[in-house]
Amino acid sequence: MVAGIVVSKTAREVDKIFDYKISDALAGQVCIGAHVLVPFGKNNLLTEGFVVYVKEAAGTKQLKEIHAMASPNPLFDEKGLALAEYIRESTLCTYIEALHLLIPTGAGVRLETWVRLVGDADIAALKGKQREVADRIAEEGDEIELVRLLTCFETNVRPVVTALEEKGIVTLVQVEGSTIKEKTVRFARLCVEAENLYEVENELKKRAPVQHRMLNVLKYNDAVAVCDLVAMTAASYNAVNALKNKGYIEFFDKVIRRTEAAAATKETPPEMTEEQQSVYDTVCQTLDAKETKEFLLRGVTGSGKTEVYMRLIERVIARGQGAIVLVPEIALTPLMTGRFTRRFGDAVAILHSGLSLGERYDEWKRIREGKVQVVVGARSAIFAPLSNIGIIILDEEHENAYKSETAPRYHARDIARFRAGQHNAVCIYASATPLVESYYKALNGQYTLLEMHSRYNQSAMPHVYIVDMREELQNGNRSMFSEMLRHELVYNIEHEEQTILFLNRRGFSTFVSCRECGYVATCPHCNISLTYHRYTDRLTCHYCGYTHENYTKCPECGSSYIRFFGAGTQKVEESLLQEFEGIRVVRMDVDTTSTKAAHQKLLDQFENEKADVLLGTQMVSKGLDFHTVTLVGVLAADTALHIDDYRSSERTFNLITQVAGRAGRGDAPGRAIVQTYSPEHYAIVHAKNHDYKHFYADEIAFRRAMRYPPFCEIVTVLVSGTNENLVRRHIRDLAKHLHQRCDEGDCGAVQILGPVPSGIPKIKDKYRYRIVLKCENAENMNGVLRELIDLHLKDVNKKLLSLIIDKNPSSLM
DNA sequence: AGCACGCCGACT
DNA sequence: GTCGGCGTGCTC
Repeated sequence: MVAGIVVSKTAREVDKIFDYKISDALAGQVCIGAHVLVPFGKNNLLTEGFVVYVKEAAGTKQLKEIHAMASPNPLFDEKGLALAEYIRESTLCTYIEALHLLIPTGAGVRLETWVRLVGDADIAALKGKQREVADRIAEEGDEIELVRLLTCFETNVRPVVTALEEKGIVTLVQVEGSTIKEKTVRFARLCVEAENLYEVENELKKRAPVQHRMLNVLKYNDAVAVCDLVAMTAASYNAVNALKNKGYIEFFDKVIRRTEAAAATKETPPEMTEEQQSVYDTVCQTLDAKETKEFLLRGVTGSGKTEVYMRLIERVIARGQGAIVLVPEIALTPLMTGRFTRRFGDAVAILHSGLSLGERYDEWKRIREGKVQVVVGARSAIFAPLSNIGIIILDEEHENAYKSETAPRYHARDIARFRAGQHNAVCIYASATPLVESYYKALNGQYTLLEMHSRYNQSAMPHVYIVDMREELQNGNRSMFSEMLRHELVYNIEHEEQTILFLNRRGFSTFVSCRECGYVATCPHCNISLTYHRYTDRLTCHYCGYTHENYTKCPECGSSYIRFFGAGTQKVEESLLQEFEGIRVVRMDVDTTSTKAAHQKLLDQFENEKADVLLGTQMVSKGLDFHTVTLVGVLAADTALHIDDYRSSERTFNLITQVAGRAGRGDAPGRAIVQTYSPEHYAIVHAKNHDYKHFYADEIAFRRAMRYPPFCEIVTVLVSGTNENLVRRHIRDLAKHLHQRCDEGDCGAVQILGPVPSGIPKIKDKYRYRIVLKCENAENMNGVLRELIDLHLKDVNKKLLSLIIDKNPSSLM
């Protein structure tokens, strides 16, 4: 028997299936999805691999043999394999990249190669490099890990090691390194005899009060976690280490249970409203028919979508099937996950980013073993190894987070559709503000449209006020707060009501606009904001490469108040403190929230300490649910409006709708103030009126006119490297090839824009150039795009250049 | 990616 | 001669 195996190497050059013989001993275990160790390459070093087919031996080719199993059980089945093939094909990634999505990181063995000196080796007889290497190994105690040995020398001594091996001086041994470790916590315990304790205490009392306190804690507890010990005594790790060095305490590692079982407090589900019931009934019909169908659920914020999800999932579970629920950023949805755990208890697995590798693996196993019916998580949860899926739900389907920004660049919606097809399952894509692409598909019958219009608790939508910042300027107000916002802010401070101020930093300072009349410099060919380039002092279009010299005067009104846009949250905070006496501000942005804990801490601070204002970027716009917030201010709606992307109007509309939705979710009605230089822009006007349908109508007209998605699909080809000339030459070669092949006509209608410098033209000294393809159907492009990858691999300078192909990218930066 | 092989210049 | 640097091509 022969097995086709994908080896665990990321290089494109080995993105092939290699055949290996299956020994009789392994015959029973080697099947699709089997995780094996195989000898690979000239040196036959063991390498991990995954079996993708098993067939009868054929042909005369001399094959190597599978060495051993790397994990006892297969890690994926035929459906998983088909999914991996689909991902490889559609995202142009390698087999192994695709397979890695399906299997938990760190499953099975980790291999280490050790170099060992042979017992009676005559090192003294060696000379030169061989002697040096042998001496080094001897110093290490006759044994050293290969990678460590190699790093000991400045030159590559790998050939020397091989020579030593041939002479019989050393042997190479591969051992199984540590696999996933149990999660352990370091504990400390006393190791002073009871009779000596008093003496030790006295000694410490005088000179080391902290250590003394620690000793005291340990006196009354058998063992204390070191981190707790430090926290309890308000000390540092130095003190613990000092105690250990003096020999008074010792450390040991204790295995702690990784995942706490959720408490299933089965609550009685609330009655569904008529609207909820109707959506539920419609989906149930499809569920019961075991049909594959995609629904688009447009439900306004607060319309009770989560309850509908849970009811549908109950139905699915009752039929012996499972469910996947995707949320954009699991850390920001504690309310929702909480409801799922309470309703489904142990049957739900919450895959959040805080899980350690080990915990992730545990959950993966629970799911595969059928102990879990409901999986809730972010993008990657779409790969949960459920064997029988009944329903897949993408909540907030318009979110960018569903598109992977690293290879494989998949979109969770596509994976959902594929898996639903495999399982005859139902997909629900839900949002208050669906992507226009999705709504278009719904109106065209590709998706079935479901709508929920009324808010669950009948609370009113917040009132949205638009403030024209041009008028503010004319009235002599040059501050970043309009008169109206200032007035309402003061009102809120006086009445101890809370406020969220939102500042969008996306596309910060790249577009040029006139503060007098609101004019924004746009490309005459693409209707997209031009981007300012500091190097050249020119404005450039990132789609087609059109450039224009920078303006010193507004071409519309002649004002000299034409400039880049934007201010950072720090600047806003300063202004707040300056202009509003005694205001308490909590600032939340990338600078202040490097960790998850910091994020939560700021939110708690805002909630508990009753700060007046929560000031932040993107992250304040979603998920949070403070009942005390009655005012939301959007400081500069335009920053999202004029980034150089065809989606900017849509993002602005979504953003304002969402941010405004943060206000007044309690009893008090909310108000939202949106400051803008383009109050007449349809994204802003319709957001003010909470009018998705009219926004959609305007936006789809724009997309149709300019031939943007859904009227085409976008593929970007990006080349980067430190040598700008090489990068330019390479991308020109790729463009040439694209033009040639597209002229031949087998890719459908394709428009090739560029190459031009990418949105961020240089990152970490690497120049970035990009081609944007507008094509009828991105699937048709797969062949040509593969050819680009092949061209890239053949290029003599491939090591100096990197190529990234992204289909339907979420942003064009 | 690794690794070996082969070619070339520099050094003892 | 030999060592080491670097380009090229292969991995069942």
